[in-house]
Amino acid sequence: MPREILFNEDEVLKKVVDIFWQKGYNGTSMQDLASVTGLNRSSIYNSFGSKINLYKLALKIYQKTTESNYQKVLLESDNSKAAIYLFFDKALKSLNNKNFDKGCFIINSTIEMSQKNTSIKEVLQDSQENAIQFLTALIKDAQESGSVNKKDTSSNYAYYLYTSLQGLKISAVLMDNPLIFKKMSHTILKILD
Amino acid sequence: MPREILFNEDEVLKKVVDIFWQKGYNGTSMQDLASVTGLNRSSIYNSFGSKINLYKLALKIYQKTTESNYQKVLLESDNSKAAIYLFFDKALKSLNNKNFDKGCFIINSTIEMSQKNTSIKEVLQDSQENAIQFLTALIKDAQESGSVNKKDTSSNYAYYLYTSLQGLKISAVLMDNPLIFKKMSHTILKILD
DNA sequence: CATATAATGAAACGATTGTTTCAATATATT
DNA sequence: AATATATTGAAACAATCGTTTCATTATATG
Repeated sequence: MPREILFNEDEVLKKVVDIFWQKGYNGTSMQDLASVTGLNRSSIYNSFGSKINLYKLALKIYQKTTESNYQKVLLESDNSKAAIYLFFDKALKSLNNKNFDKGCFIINSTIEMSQKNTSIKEVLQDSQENAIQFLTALIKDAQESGSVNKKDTSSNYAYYLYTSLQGLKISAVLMDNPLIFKKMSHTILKILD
Repeated sequence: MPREILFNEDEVLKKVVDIFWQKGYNGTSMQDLASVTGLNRSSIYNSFGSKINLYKLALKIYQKTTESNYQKVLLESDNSKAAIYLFFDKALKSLNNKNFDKGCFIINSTIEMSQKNTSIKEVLQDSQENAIQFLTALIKDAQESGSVNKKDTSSNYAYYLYTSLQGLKISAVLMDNPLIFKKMSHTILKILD
């Protein structure tokens, strides 16, 4: 019957994420997408519908890997407080990573697209809520085991940590002093003790 | 001799800031700029050179008003610690402002343009350094008068406050619960006591 | 091997991009 | 009033935008 799809969709989408991440939605042309994926423009439309749809797919794929990283953090840490620290540590590491000058894809997308496309906004809000839920669960557990104080609710602490991390990610675009980020991260987390 | 320029350059630039703020650099066309300013395209080129140059001018104008707001904060508060709180308070107010769904122009510009244009990056880094210097001076003074603790340096606290504020501004794009932001702000500032 | 069907490549679509050109217009000076 | 000069509006520039079309190519099935 029909010819099978030759390209690996996941690999293509990974490249698509990279280029949208680097150049943004408006800054990325269909020609860019064709060049970077090796696909013909018509193949892209055949397989993914439109530029905006491809962007949504890329965003969802990225979000999926982000969430799988949550599980990694849980697996790699002995207890909830350690998981919180590891979560921040990993975030800092990717901040100091030299290819991070692209910023955070979710943040970039929030700024460029959330007010222009309702369904993208929903994906981004989902992403935000997932992160905060992840942190809330960790903090709640850590509070119950006594490793995080109970001066505030787990939810409030989670919002605070999430927002602080967003700030670190933004500041990192124009600053590249790893020591300062280590210090800030320490200051942010100290409030849990 | 020559005909005089009829339009008010400052007023035009204010409109230019708004449209770049709302749509970003790539999302704003010369037609958009002509429509919003009421100027002909040729007049824009005559007066401002190019799109990217107009963007730079808009960014500098915006940065100037931001810095004048620093002075306002100083004038409106009795002491340095009050100034820090007022600074955050004003930021929160503009976050809850309904027209804030554009995000922060400086942050938007950082994400879209800082890696693509060196001179824009310099303007943005200047902006960042100015904000941190402003905060450092306030904290230092507050520490000397005993209203802010000395557990950490004024510089470290300033970086921390600046980054936290960036985080608040990003989070606000997708969240609109003023109470949560008041709470987060309180949590962030508590560390100074 | 023939057939059905999907991926492919190339070309073209109209629309819009940023920018330039230039004649027409308007005004401060002589 | 005449002159000089900058602004203005309209048109055009080539380039690129996202998207569509369609004949060609390739392959899994019968």
